[in-house]
Amino acid sequence: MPEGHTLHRLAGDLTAAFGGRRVAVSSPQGRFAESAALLDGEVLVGAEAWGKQLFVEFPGERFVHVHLGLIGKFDVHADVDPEDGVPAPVGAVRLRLAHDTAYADLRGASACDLWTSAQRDAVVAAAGPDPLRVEADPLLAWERVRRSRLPIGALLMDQSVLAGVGNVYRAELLFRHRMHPLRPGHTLRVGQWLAMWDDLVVLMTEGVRTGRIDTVRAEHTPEAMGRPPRVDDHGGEVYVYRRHGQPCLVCGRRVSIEELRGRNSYWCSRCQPVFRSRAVG
DNA sequence: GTCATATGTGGAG
DNA sequence: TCCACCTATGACC
Repeated sequence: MPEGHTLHRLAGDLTAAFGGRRVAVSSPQGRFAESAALLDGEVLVGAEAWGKQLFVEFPGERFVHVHLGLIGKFDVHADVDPEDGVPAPVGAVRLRLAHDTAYADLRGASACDLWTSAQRDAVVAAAGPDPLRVEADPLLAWERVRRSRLPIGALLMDQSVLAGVGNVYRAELLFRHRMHPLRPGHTLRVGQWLAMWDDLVVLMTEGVRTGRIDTVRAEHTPEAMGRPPRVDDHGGEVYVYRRHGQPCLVCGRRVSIEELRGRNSYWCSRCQPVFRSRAVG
């Protein structure tokens, strides 16, 4: 689940369900129990995301900092019938927020801590611009990209360069811009970067709306191509992510896979040719 | 039952 | 660069 769109969607859902209301805060699994006791019964101010970081604010400039990591989930149920009441927690629920008609359960997160505003500010300051935040400046990220010899596929995943992109958006963005994952950052032109950024804003905003990652253009949807829809745990329609060995939706060549700094990278070697500088070519 | 896997990150060596 | 960690799920014995 967790790339930036997931966290922004979550922030909205949490604010809608709990913002301005007194909430019961608990840690059925126990690892957040001490902090939960300090917040229990207080008013939840609201929730906000920055990249993949989530902050749930409580009075007194206190923030529950959540990072879902690879496997974390934060399920929000805002439709509880007050007659039935909130159900007993199932599994390892690290954090539960609840009132009469809603509850939210956090499981498997890599981080769940009670932070001061100073701690929150430090993390935000270290993060790159987030395409899902209106104030984000793509040129801030560009200053890092244009000076780097690292591959663009690595820079896109570096949360200090830009915040919120994960393995799916990386693969899909590079495909949509016909760019090889190993192309060095300093060989990009600013126009290419800004086009990629604008595309990210559109794709990720759509991801917040739908809760899934869809990146294929109208002409490549299952309906348009007469192919079966993707059946997958995250459900979105994509060009290359986890499609290695299958035919590229555009050219038919088998999609490639290779590890790039510990994460699988997927691309089409025909649609995303290896970059050659003009001096060499 | 065991094992591999997953949209991520941080620490040790 | 490898490894640990957080948890659930599906594949396979």
